[in-house]
Order: sequence, then structure tokens, then C-alpha cells
Amino acid sequence: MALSAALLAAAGELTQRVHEGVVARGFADLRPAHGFAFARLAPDGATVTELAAHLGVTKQAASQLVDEVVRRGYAERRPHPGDARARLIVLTERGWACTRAAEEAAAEVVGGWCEVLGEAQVMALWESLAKVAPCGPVRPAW
Amino acid sequence: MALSAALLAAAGELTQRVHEGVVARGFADLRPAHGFAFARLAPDGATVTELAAHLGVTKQAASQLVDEVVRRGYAERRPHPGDARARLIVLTERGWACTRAAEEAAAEVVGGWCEVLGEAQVMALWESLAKVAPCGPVRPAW
DNA sequence: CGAATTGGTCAAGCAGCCTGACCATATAGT
DNA sequence: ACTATATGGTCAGGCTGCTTGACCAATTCG
Repeated sequence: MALSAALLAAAGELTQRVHEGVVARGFADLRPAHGFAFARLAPDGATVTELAAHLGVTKQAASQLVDEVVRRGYAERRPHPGDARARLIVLTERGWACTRAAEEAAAEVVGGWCEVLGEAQVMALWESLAKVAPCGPVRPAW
Repeated sequence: MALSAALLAAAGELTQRVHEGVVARGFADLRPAHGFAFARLAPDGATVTELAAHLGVTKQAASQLVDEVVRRGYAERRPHPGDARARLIVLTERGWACTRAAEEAAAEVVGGWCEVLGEAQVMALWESLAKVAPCGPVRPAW
């Protein structure tokens, strides 16, 4: 179906342009995959196991990804308040700055869409997508 | 933005379910990435270089991917009619069967969306996406 | 209190992609 | 026509991200 192609094209372009926007704002040492991790870490932090589940990878892979972002100063491992085995991964100030940069870049792209479609159409698009994939995986899927 | 998340979720779910559908129809030795290659090969075949450009990878990676699908009987390398250096990669009958299976699986998913949104909304969704990403990359983007 | 479970890391291996080098054919320059 | 350059494709080697398997520390259940 052509709809499938259009959907994949839009998602690919969004990912690509958000990544470009993040890089342009000075965060060049990150890959798109890190963004998906930040999305899970942002609200209140998360454990490695939770992050692994969110990204659909093994704990080891998630742990390795956390190593990277910690080494680059975007997050830190803290003792978990309620479980001495676990560690709570939380964003640092730099991590939050990067998250805000990603939101700005995303808003820019969506703004461009509003100019093409009109705001009402974009809202309709959003609602349709939300109904169609209520809890789909917000992560690299292929 | 929540729209971004919804879009990525929908694209991820589509990719995943199409792949599941293809596997369920008996083509278990393929990855989603192969599907993006088939999309370029399907109409009239393509050279390795064209395929590489379409997938956004190097010629070497594309050549290796072609090796895999040839070894598994989905495609074959033929001499290129107009250029003795080049080879035209074309789908075999098995390759076409797999392509049809993918289209069936995609139609199933979209059919499910029609039940949720109604056919008119799905058409509107399609048109909006087509306007927004007229020539986005139909390939794994992250 | 011992047994089984869960969170996390360490170690080794593999798959997919990249860079660099190379050959064969095609195209352009003179 | 003949060389020079560009293009299509492959081979070889290396790197990165992810996986499986094993293990330790802390928790929970009997």
C-alpha cells in the first residue's frame, strides 16, 4: 500500500531531521537511538531493566548504552531509593538540555507541516495516529 | 511533541506487523531490511549501486545484502542489458511471492485501521502524510 | 533461614556496516 | 585512435552494537 510507504517516509524524515536539529544545537556525540532512551529517562529516570524493555533490547545492550551517555555527561547512575540492587539512571542538566533541543527540533519539523497542511489537518493527523497506534513501540523497529 | 511519538509508534508497529505477517506466510529467513530492498527491486530490477543509494548504505553493504537474498532464492544477478560492467538484480518467482505476502500483510494492518478510523479518515491520513513527506526515505532511518 | 527471583555487570562471539584497495568496463579529452 | 578519468562491482580487514552465557549482589517467598 502507498499509505505504508508514506507513513514510513514521514517517520524516517522526522527521525532524520530531529537528529540533525539536535546535532546542529551542539549535541553531536549522540545517535538517534539515544533519543529513544532519553524519552524513557526524562520523566523520573529509570532502571537499566526498564530501559531495556522500552528499547526492546537486552539488559546488557541497555547497560552499554547507559555507559555511553554517562561517559558523555548526559546522565548518571544513582542508587535506587527503594532497592539496593538497582540503580536509577537520571538525566543530568546536559541531558535535559539535549532533551529540550530535541523537542525544539521536533517542533520545528511539525511547524513546517502546519504550513503545508494547516493546523487543523495536523491535529487530525495526530488524533488518527494516536487511535491507530495507541501504545506502539517508540523505538527503532527495524 | 506527542505527534512525533504517535508517528513513530505507528511506523514501528506497521513495520513490525508486516514483518510478522511475512514470516507467518512462510518467509522466515528475511529481515525487515530486506523488505526495503525488495521495494526498490520489484518494479524492474535495479543495480547494486542504485539499491545502495535507495537504502542509504555503501555499495559493499548493498552487495552483501544482495548476496543473502540471492543465496536464499529471492533474487538473481543478471547481466545488465546496456552496460557490461553492471548487473541487474531482479526478483525470482519466490521474490515476487514474498513481495505479494508483504502487500497482503500491509493491507491487513491498514484494514484494521479502517475499522478503527473509518475509510475516509484513513484516506485523509494518507493524503496528509503524502503531502508532508513527498519523497522521504522509505528505509530504516535510525 | 534457605531457595528461588530479580537487577546488574563481565566476557566472548557474531552480524551488519564501513573504509580502503582493486579490477573491468565505459566515457571524455586531445 | 589512445590515453585518462569516471563508474559499477567485488574482495579484504576492521569496528560497533547487539546477543548469549555466566556470574554476583540484593530481594522476596516458602
